[in-house]
Amino acid sequence: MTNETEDLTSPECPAEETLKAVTGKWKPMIIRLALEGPLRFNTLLKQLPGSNKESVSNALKDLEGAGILIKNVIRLKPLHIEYTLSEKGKTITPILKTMEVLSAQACAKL
Amino acid sequence: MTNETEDLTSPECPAEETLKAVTGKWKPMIIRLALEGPLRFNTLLKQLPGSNKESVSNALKDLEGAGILIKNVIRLKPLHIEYTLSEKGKTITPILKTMEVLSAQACAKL
DNA sequence: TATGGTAGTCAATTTTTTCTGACTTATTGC
DNA sequence: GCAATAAGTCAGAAAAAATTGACTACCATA
Repeated sequence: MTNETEDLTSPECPAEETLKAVTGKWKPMIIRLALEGPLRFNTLLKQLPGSNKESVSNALKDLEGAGILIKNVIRLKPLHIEYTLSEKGKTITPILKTMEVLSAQACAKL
Repeated sequence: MTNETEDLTSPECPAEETLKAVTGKWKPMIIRLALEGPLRFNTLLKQLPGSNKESVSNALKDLEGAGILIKNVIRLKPLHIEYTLSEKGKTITPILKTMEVLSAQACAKL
């Protein structure tokens, strides 16, 4: 079955899509932190020293848009919002893990 | 044996080092093309439509500096320069390959 | 000596990304 | 009703990355 839909907006489509989802000043760290458990906005800001609301907010939106994080509103006493890694997000983490190993090798040489 | 060298310039060092080596508008494509064989400057420019000398030059320098590409001067008739993937470069390519699979999945959904 | 190919560099500009600080909305506690 | 906490948004400024066009250096051939 051939694909009939004309996909005018499609990129050249190599690793671009995934790379876009992972690049940005704060996204890799956010994914790493998401691996350890659900994220909350203000906590996250404190976990990312030097970051700022706007950038973290945008990164979260991008990661949510890319289907890597899932946003859930928790209707509890204080009412808060949690970001958790999706299944797709989990498939990306081995990539980051491999990168960490390569990075560690690079850092060891400094 | 503990590491005695004070490493003031070291980054936080997760996947950052590798990510930096791979990010930029042209670097992933350059690595992909390097997989297929040695690269030459002007040819590369033509293989990367929309690119420009300066950016490609900088990308090559970064990739060389990161130890991903190796620059060799070929002293022949026209005299040219070849960039080939290093062993380290080859260890990075499975990462890009995995990303391609994930990207393809993402593109398939568009 | 001029022309062409290869591999760039450099300064200035444009575009993109990130940062800052002020402001907003929703809910709870006093 | 008033302040506080949580989770943001928005406009403008600053910083970083990419683009442009002109220029350089090397070698070879006509």
